[in-house]
Amino acid sequence: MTITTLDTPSAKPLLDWYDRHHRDLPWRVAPGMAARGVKADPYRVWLSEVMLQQTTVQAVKPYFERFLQRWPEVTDLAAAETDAVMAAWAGLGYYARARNLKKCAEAVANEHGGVFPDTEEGLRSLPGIGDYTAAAVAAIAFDRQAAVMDGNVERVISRLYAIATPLPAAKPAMKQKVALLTPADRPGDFAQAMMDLGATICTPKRPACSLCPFRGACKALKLSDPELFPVKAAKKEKPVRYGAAFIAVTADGEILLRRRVDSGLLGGMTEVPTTAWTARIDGETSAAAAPFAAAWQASGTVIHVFTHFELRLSIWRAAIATKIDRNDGWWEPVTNLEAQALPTIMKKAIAAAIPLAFKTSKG
DNA sequence: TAATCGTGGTA
DNA sequence: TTACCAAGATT
Repeated sequence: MTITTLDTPSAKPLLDWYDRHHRDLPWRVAPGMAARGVKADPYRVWLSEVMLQQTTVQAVKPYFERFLQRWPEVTDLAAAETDAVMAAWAGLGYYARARNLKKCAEAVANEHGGVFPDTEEGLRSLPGIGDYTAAAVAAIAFDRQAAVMDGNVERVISRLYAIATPLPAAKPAMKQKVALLTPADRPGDFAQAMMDLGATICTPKRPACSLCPFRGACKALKLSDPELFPVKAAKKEKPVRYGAAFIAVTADGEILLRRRVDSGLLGGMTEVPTTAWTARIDGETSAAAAPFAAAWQASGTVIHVFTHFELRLSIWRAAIATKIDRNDGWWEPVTNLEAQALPTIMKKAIAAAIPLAFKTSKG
């Protein structure tokens, strides 16, 4: 008997658990189908995996359905207008994902004959596909024995082996454990089972260990408290930045919009004119920083929390009698804002100035 | 390696 | 209310 066998639980109890308790999701096929020659559509798997990066299943579902309805095949997405893709992605966050999604679709359509590469290495070379997504698509869509490790799997593995090394330093060791656990038979189901286990049983808080197929093998459960794992490096404090946003409204109900540069925060997305977002309260939050002179009226403050800073945006509104010609933007009817590539912070800013701009406005 | 990059839900 | 975090990738 090898050390590997002594140290590595069987995947069988997990697959049995998955057969009974798997989540039904729009991009999935039923468990065990791969063995009968029925594989998930690589386009659907890839699209869902990119959308699910750092994003909840609940948030992804409606976006996934809309994308699939509008662009049923990867070649359809490749042929789409980038602005249309950005507008469809608006609200989902991490907008570089949308730009890379489009680039990836184009690469598949133009350089791979419209067919996704069926190996982890081939997938990994495409835009927006990193270690996790390459392994996930390879395993789920192509039945490859790839080691799939996301945040769920990290949590399960860290507990199963009581790994005391903090993340992200522990990742390579964890990946090795996943590779040893991943079976040659049903690797795609195994990957999805590990993620479902992490999402529903081996949760960050109050895990349901009594229902876990690994309860007999889990070192954290035996030696310590599973909730103490994974150990993570301390997080940095979020700084606060300040700025102002300007909503200019014409008599016939149009507002001034412009396009952000392709790189960086909210890259390529649509915005109302704003100042730079600086670390201190100063003149940049006042009407003096507006793109042009008008009777700017204070319309409150919008607070929005990004990944690495908090933004406090002073909102200014002005009624514009004569539409000023702008070469750095365009006038858009308020009735057509839903079709724009407006990130959530911009919808909040507009809603603060024009409460009825969006049906779903939370004021 | 560390910083950057959104948003909404939950306890 | 605050803190955490959810199927990470890129630079």
